[in-house]
Amino acid sequence: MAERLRAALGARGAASEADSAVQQLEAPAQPPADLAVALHRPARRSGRTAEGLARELAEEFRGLADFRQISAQGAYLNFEVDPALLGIRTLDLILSRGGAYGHGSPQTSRVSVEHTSANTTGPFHIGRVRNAVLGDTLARVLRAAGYPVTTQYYVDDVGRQAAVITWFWSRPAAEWPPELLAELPVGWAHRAAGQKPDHFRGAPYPAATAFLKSHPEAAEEVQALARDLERGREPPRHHELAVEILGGMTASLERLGISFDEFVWESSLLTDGSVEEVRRRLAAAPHAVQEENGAAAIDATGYHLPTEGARIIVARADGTSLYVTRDVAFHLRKFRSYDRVIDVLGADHKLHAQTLEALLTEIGETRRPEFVIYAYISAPGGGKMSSRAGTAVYLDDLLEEAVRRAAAEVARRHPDLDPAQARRIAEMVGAGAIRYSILRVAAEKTVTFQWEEALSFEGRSAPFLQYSYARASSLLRKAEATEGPYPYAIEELAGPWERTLLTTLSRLPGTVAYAARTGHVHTLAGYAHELAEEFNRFYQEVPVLRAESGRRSRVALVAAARQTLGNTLDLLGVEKLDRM
RNA sequence: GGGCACGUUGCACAGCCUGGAUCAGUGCACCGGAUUCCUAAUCCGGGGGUCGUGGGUUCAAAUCCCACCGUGCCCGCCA
Repeated sequence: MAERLRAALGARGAASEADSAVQQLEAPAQPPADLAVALHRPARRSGRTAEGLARELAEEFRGLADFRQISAQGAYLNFEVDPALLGIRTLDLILSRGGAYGHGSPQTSRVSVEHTSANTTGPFHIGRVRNAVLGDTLARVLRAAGYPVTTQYYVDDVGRQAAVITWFWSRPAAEWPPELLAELPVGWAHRAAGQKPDHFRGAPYPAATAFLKSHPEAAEEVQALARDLERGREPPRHHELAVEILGGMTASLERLGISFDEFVWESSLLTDGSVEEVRRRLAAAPHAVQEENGAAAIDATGYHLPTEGARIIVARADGTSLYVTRDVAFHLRKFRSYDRVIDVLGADHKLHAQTLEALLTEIGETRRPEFVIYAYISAPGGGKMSSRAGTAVYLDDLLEEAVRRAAAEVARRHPDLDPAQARRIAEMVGAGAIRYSILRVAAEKTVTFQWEEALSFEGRSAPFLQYSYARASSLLRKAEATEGPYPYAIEELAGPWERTLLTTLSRLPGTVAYAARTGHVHTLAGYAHELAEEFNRFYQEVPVLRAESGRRSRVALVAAARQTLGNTLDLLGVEKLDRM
């Protein structure tokens, strides 16, 4: 089709417009047309009126295979795909590929997606969860697009923040500064038994940070600890503490369906000498300079960083390295194992990303990571989420509330459901709702957290999708057709709802490809909603089990819709439910 | 002050990459309907929008360019 159009335009002296015209074939068109091309520009090129050219081409393309009709509508050339053909292709593809429907062909380039990478200083608040949800979904989408993907969580166990945790916990309780303890909520340590380790161990962190600001001698202890970590001299309990807190953090993420292929400990970059190697290369870099106090830096005047000074410090006066220096080492390591390196970063790390790129240039590295930047989620009512200010909303609290509300709904609908199963459903509904509320918004959009928004169970929400899936499952159960094959006759699926549903089903592969290419995973959330909406419409208007004729074909359509919606839910990381 | 991002109905968002024809759409909220029938966490109908403002490019701009305004983030020998 594209070639015919290209040739036809070429023959009329409008070859230069052929590409953009062909491109329009990809975009959705105005019903009833399935494909449409605007001919204003080609017409001008070839010295005709757009209307005239449209008529001419419509005539030339008449009777082209696969199309029911090709017609001129004003300046537009409209193509109506033969619905039967589209339906057959779509159904056959879905029913034969099953769980792989929508997926791309295998790719060879290996991809690393680094996401979350939160410091082990306390529990997740939902601002940070956005990173995890985005990164995890992106990884799912890239896998579906055919790439071998490795997800990586970069754990900072050598920086000052890690040192603060160890500084506090490695001393006997009797030596905890009373001034610091006074800042902690009453009974913080007594609740320890029932608390997750990230909450318990992380509790003193904000107060400790504040305390250190006003107590230089204590701050020096922390700095000394950091120096030890830098030299590979790990204080007792340091690693266990990090592991313990990290365990609490990742346990929460697992409830959202998020796990990692690899945890990369920052200290490993020091012990294997790769940070040292980076420092040597930076010292020999074209713009290497020395600060008066001995700190090593790069003169970044030429990089136009939006900083006040034009110096990037790469090693402190005391010889310890900085986060960005270690991150250069980490990226060099990633470049060795992966062809595409993707970093999911909060908007507050944009400067860090630019700095990292400048340093890569300095050492003569030409490869670059791709950054997926997302905006932070503000606290309810606006402002930053801060543990100190008490404005943070924690993932665990949100999950608890979501599951509680979901459980109430389940109990109301199915009072006699087995309690274990009811709990399972509530968990999946609650977790799905949270995940979807994050996913449906474009990453670069700043959002202000609202409980009702995150906990919505109707309309544009995960439970709406899950409910649609459950309805389809229920239908197949009752039709005793939970397994194929699903024979059908396409002429029995010619009604308006069936047609629209089929068209929507056919759009998954394109949507996945787009999301993988651009990283805009929210488009997939939008697609899922459209698909569920279309299915519900069909469900409402078209009887399946009670169908007087064509029941088997409708069952096949339901099976295909369930499969497609299910595949989409897998990509979104929302659990599929066969009943709810 | 500088850099970057965002600004679409009462609220929350999609559409912007690749400009097109009833493309201004979705959810919530509001109003009115649908359940003897496959799960009403559903469906149907209705009201409501100068697509921040002003220029520019174009046959055509929510979509591209410039300026301005507003909001957010960043500008550490923190991460």
